[in-house]
Amino acid sequence: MNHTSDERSGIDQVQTEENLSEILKVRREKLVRLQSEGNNPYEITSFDITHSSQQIFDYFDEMEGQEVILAGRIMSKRIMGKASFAHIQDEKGQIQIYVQVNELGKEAYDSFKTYDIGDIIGVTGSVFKTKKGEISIKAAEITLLCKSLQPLPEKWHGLKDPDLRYRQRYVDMIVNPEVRRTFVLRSKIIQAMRRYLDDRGFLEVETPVLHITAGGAAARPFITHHNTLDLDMYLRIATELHLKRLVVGGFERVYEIGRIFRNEGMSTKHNPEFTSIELYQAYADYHDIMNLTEDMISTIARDVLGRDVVTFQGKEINLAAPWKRITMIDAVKEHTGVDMSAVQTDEEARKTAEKLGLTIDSKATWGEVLNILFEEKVEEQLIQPTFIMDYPIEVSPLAKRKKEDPRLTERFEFFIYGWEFGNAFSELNDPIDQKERFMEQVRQRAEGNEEAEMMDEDFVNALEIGMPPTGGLGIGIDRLVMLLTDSSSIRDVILFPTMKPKEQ
RNA sequence: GACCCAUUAGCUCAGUCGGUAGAGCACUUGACUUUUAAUCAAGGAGUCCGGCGUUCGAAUCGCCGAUGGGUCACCA
Repeated sequence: MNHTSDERSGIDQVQTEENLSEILKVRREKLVRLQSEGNNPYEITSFDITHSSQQIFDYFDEMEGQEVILAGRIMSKRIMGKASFAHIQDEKGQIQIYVQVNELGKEAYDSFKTYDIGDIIGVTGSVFKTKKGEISIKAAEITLLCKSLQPLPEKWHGLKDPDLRYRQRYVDMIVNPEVRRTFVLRSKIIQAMRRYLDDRGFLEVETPVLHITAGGAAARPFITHHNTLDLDMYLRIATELHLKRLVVGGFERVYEIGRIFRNEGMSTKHNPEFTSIELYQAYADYHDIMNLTEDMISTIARDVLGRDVVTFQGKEINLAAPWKRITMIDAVKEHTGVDMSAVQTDEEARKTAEKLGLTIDSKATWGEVLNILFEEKVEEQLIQPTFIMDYPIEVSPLAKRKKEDPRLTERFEFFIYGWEFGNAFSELNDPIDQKERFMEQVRQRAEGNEEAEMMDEDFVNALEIGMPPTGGLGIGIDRLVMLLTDSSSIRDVILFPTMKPKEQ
């Protein structure tokens, strides 16, 4: 324990206590009184409960009249002289307690009256139903388990200020039940995903977060420093290159669910750290991965929500397989009338796009133009789950070329509600081609594209050892959770989203 | 990074034309033994986000800054 910092924080506390608002002073005085009477709640180390609130609701018929012990946070209080009602909240929900001076004795009842909303109490009592029909606990004994020194937000309007909700998620969770529901669902979604993959012979692995080269995606990395090695390192921007090394090593089905870090803009769809699932299956191609993707996601939805048709932001989304599959060229044709397969040269491609009102870099290639046309004219219209297949090679440095058209790759991304949810390909396993594509990325980097990939010599080395034909997939889990919980902001599905510290 | 909006009691919010800072919940005191947004009576509670300026006078007008939200850009 660090005495210096302890003393300092102690001094800070004394100083701030002089400035405490009345409401905070009252609670501290209550605590001091409890402590001086030998009832310091913070000295209590454990409390044995017999039931949760949920169990009492679920099994009321058998439990009526039975004695139970439960614990929770006081959420509301109605004192009516010699009898009181309160609601306490545990992990599963809220239950009413009925507290009478006759049952508790005067001394205990008087202390109960001084307890505040926010305090945590243990209640021993019997299960009953009130005159108005609410399942409740008639308290025989009440133990203060924790004193709350700050008032909770108002019971009726809750906590709305988004700044406070994200910074003090613990308060948000206490007063906004849907927050807890969302994060329980998040946990269940990831659990269902693991179950799905484990059942199909996938092995879950963990690969490094600290990277020497940040590869596997086009993104700006976070840089950190290892002191002993005196080495700048990157926080990973993808798990891809390590997972493929494992396929080289002989793990034929692997996946990793883990945190990814990208040093880029923030928005309702982007947090600097987010969670991805990447999986790799040897001897599979991107068609196999499409089958797996639509089956996995619709299965997760059914497991977790009990249905595969969901409502997201007012739109009904049908996740049931099969999903629409269309090539990027056909999708562009469908939405713009432009047939890029008939366009031969880069220049012709640029002119075609400009005719549609797009501003195109004078060096843009046919493939880059195709990708821009798709992103600008098609993407946001893909509301129902759609696989977009066959991406241009320029934007797909890790995917296998299509045999019948070397300008394209065996790659797909899938879109729901106009958002990209995942990315997959028949993985490039030609080490010579891979090295050339890294070189091209390095050239782009030299020209100032900070998101271009870095050369990863060891990954090329692994491919030289030999990787079987492999299909791979990456999905942004946070967005999947948004979809399945109907959350409009990624911050609503991340417990502690990245926040700028407040000044001072 | 750019633009727009917000910031007033612990929380949710009013605040007129620039003229003494308001409500509900929460809190304190009292009444009340089946209430449930309990009720009734009384009371306390403010760095009006911060700074500078305009003005006799600023929560209110102007400028600068902070944080958040939204849109765009970048991305998943």
